[in-house]
Amino acid sequence: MSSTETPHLMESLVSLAKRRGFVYPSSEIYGGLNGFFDYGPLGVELKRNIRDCWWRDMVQRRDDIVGIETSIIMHPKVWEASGHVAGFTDPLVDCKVSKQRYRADQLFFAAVVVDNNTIGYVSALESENTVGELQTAAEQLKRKKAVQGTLAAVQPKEFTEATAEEIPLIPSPATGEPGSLTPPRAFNMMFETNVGAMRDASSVAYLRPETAQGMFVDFKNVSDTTRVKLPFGIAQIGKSFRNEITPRNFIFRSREFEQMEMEYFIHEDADWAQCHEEWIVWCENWLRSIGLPDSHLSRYTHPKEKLAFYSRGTVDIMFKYPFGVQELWGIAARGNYDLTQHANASGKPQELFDEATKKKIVPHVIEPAVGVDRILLAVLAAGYAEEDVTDDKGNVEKRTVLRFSPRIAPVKVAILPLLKNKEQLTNRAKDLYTKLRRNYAVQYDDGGAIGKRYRRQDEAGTPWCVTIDFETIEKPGDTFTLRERDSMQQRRITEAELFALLAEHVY
RNA sequence: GCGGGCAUAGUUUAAUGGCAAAACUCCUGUUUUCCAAACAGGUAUCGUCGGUUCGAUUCCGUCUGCCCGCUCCA
Repeated sequence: MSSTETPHLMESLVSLAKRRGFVYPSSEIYGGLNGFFDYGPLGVELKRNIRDCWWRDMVQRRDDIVGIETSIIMHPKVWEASGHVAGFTDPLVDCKVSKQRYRADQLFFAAVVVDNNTIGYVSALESENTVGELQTAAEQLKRKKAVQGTLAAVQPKEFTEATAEEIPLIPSPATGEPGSLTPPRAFNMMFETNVGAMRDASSVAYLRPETAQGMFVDFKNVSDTTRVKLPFGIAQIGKSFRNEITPRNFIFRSREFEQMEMEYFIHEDADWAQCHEEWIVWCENWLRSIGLPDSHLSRYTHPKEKLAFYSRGTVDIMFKYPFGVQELWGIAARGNYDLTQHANASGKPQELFDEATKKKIVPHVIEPAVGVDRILLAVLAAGYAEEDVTDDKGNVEKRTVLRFSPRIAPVKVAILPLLKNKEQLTNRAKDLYTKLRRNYAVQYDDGGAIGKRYRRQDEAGTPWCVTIDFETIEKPGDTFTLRERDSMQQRRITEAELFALLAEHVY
């Protein structure tokens, strides 16, 4: 699924992100903290714009979706009911010799018993014929040790059931020799904390590993207090936390990240497959609207046999990152698993009254879930370009540019007086700057040569530069030079036309 | 968590067991009529802690972080 290509692009991105103030490593003066990042002045604007675009399109511009914001720390029983306490825990076993790692629940062992004497142990990985493999291995061990007697049928056990005395005697599947396997260790990906003054088992709480449970837990509150009718959605943007074993690929997989999730509730008799498809298309269109090109987008349909137990179908919208094609947006049809789980665990029915059939129903749900940080990395990667630019004298120079959509660009327009020591120019420029910044994120820059300032804005991804020049103050019409980022073309524009241009492209 | 590589200015990279260099960026000033102009000036306890040494950025170890491969990613 993943392919390595242009490895230097990732390094250029990380370096540009640092240099221009998009993303810094967290706590860098103390050596950094693996899996955590800070957003700098440009990065925070970009991230906020991505979030705001999503919220406007998903919530404010639709009749059928409402927003909520739930707490990061929820009742621990939420995560028991959702399956995260059990499901997020994978007991793992390492072989210290072969460096292989196994899931303890997929590794089986058995005592080799001859005439009621245990002569050793055998092990095998879970397969279609685990018992047969163990039996064969047991017979080989009996021959190898030249033991006479009757071999008993093997009794396979999961490695999770191995006692401390047995573990050193069980052979590693990789080497066939005992003594190299570690005891199973649990890796639960949820961060734990304690609520209240007492630090004991009863005070344990978790930082949420997803925002979705907030929508399920508040489902009755929302449906009881607002006028929503099926089908309707509840959306939320917020931080989630996963104690990933291996954070990797910059901000792609981090331990603290921000999710934008929406739970779309539909009637249990509704055509979930069609609704699922409609949401996939909606998500793809939304990604295009913030400037991600079709060439980098694709779909991955999870094969039926690999679906999580609660899922009826999951499609991931994939993005071609510099380090390979990876999941960007997951759209899952979850049935009514979550509401049913919470109804059972809390004892509070999670039902709606259906006027048509006069029956109570538990809605099913379609869930588009996406990470803000992954989108941000995608727009950085897709927008990044190094171009050769030839000047008047025929010299070729490199131009670094971030082609952000005006919708999400951190700075929409830069206001540049052609020269900083001519008051007529700077006064008009400051006047325009003051007017524009009431509505838009704009920057005023009078430092250095004009070409340098253009390039500086290119690296920040600013779509337009407006230069106040001598034509502005000497000729009638009060026009400025509008310089366009991608084409580097220039044309004259009036103040009114500039506002119209922004209104059209920044929405 | 395992194995391999790496760590020098904001960035990219040099050199060196004895005062740490360059380019670009950034900041200040002069100048400048449209695509990284010029001039002057400024910006580093060489990732951390420890060891060897008269002396360590350099050699050795520890930790942390980054990259690659495993593993993991309900």
